[in-house]
Amino acid sequence: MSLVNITLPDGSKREYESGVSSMDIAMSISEGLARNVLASKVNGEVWDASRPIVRDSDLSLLTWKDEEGKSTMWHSSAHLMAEAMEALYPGIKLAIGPPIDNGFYYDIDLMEHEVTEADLPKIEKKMIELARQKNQFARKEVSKKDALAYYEEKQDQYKLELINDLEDGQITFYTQGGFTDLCRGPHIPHTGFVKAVKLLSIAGAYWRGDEKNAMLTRIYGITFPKQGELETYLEMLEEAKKRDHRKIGKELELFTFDDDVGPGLPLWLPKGAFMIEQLEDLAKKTEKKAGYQRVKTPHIAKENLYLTSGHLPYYKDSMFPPMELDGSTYYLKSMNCPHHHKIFDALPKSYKDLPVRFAEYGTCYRYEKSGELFGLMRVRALQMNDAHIYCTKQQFADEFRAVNDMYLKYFKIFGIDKYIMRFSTHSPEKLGKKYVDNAKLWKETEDMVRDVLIESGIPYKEVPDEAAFYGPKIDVQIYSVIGREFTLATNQVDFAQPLSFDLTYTNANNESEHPIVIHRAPLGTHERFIGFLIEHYAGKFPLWLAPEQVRILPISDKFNEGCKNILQSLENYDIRASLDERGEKIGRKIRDAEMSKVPYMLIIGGNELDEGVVSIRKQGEGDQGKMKTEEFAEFIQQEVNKILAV
RNA sequence: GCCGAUGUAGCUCAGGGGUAGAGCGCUUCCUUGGUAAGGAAGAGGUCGGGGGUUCAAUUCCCCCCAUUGGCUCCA
Repeated sequence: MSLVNITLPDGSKREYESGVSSMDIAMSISEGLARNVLASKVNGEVWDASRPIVRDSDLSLLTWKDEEGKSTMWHSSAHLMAEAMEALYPGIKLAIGPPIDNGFYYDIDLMEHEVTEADLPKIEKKMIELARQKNQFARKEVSKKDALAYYEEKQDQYKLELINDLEDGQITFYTQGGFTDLCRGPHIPHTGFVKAVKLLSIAGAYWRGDEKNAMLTRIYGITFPKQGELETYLEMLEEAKKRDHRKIGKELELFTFDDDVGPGLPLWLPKGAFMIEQLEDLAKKTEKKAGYQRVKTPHIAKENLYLTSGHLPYYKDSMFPPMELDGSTYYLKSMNCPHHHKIFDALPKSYKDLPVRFAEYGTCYRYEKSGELFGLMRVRALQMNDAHIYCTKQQFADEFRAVNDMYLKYFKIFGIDKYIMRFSTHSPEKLGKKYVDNAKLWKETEDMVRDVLIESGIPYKEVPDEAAFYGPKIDVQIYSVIGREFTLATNQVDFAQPLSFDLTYTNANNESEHPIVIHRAPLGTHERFIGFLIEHYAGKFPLWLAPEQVRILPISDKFNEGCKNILQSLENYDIRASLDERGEKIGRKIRDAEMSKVPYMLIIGGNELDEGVVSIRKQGEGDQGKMKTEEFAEFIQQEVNKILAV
């Protein structure tokens, strides 16, 4: 029997007989370790712990602590659920059941069966029952012919389709208990590792993600090796729900929707509108410093504008339907850029005028499909932190870099430290269909963007075939604290529209040339950004953004008059303060202020009024001692300036 | 747009073939209280909309609208 050298992650080497399994190796190290091994990683590939190793290999043992261990467990859990489903609902057809970031799902054609959320506990129970049998996951290589025959028998057209796409010789089946599934693996040693099961939701999903295909039933679930971990996870979900911007937005009276106004059309209540204005002030100051000029444009335009821009041919479906007026066809604008181009074109430009930077918090309307609307995150009326930069090729790199710097500056102000820049490029074979047909310019601009990104050391991920129709783009993906991922901002390069609008400037040689346009919106839309901020801060907005910064709470309403003077002093410092004049006890006033997440409370009774001081209570933190009224006002002012001075 | 769920007072929700309830909020009165809910009384709903079944519908059935979990999409 030959020997194999196994190298462990710490660099140590051990010798075993060829054909040894990862599990055998784990056993040889410690029995406790072996009990926790879910799978292994052999030469970088995740394997079943039972699979024989026949040559010298690097090995790491995967447990629940490893991401790959978790996903192996969840993948196996999907099989376990499928086994339970087959037992409970005979005749169902299985499609695919992969692990995901938090758990797993399985897409199933239920045939004549009906399964609702009320049935999930029943399925969970069956899964636990099967898990307790500690059935081993057995791997078997099968020929394509046998694999097809197996699913012919079951009349499972989904699996047949999957197998038909596979090469003979790479097809494996896994069997646990009485259940066999087409699967690449790997799997956990046996079902007994699954100790806690929660099926989370049931939803429709198109076969292979294509809306032309049949709708299957998708069941999402998650499993854990310990009951306690499941409970912790469920508590976390509850916490996340509490941060949901829709819930907090209602509680804090920031925005609302109304049936008579329409879906996806948010109404901003005074406090929400105030926050919008704060953001706009920030953006206006920042953009002014960066050399932007503000412009204003109407909400509608004639058809021809969008034919020129290319929006109508490419994006008609997501524009509101047209209005016919005086023999012309008008559309609600879904982008500000065509209007801005017309402003660029209104006056002749010399190379000495460039770069030109037009900024506008323009309101746009997009017809998002009804099922895509989601709180403030996906709406049909939106106001973008929009601007368009018109520059020469030589200026492009500097301009593009300056835009990226502006993004980073905002991230600092808002404490956004988790983000990814996605650099979306075009697919050459889709030129003229999805993308403007100009291969040379695509290459040039994509190279320029890539160069700037590499040069400025910004981490990015390149995604092919995701570009805008007029040029490559950078999307900034951010994550709210509750793990919701979304695209905050886009930064796009556009060489196509300057051509289609025939935008020109006169260069130093007295020749006419087309500028490059950069579309950028670091703060995205007000709607999405405020939605994000609500979840990011859990409604506890920083002082500069909080609609109400200070609430004065008199110990009893006897002191209301005295408190009015304090209110006046704070207002003289431009502090947004209010006075709780209700005849309630102080405990009650504090509770209400805490719940409205007012950053500072001032508790005022006879003592404070006599001494000319205020007793300060900080939201979420409690008593902060006393200060002179003016001193407190200056402190608040400084706190606000500190954040915005970044 | 597709599959599923939900829609009852301003909010959170209970109820259920005989025209409706709780808590909070709101109004009024009492209380004047020192760091997270003082007490009492009162107002407030064509039970999302439209049809149908029924002696009778908020409740059962159908259609629509909206919200929502996903899928697809997001210039």
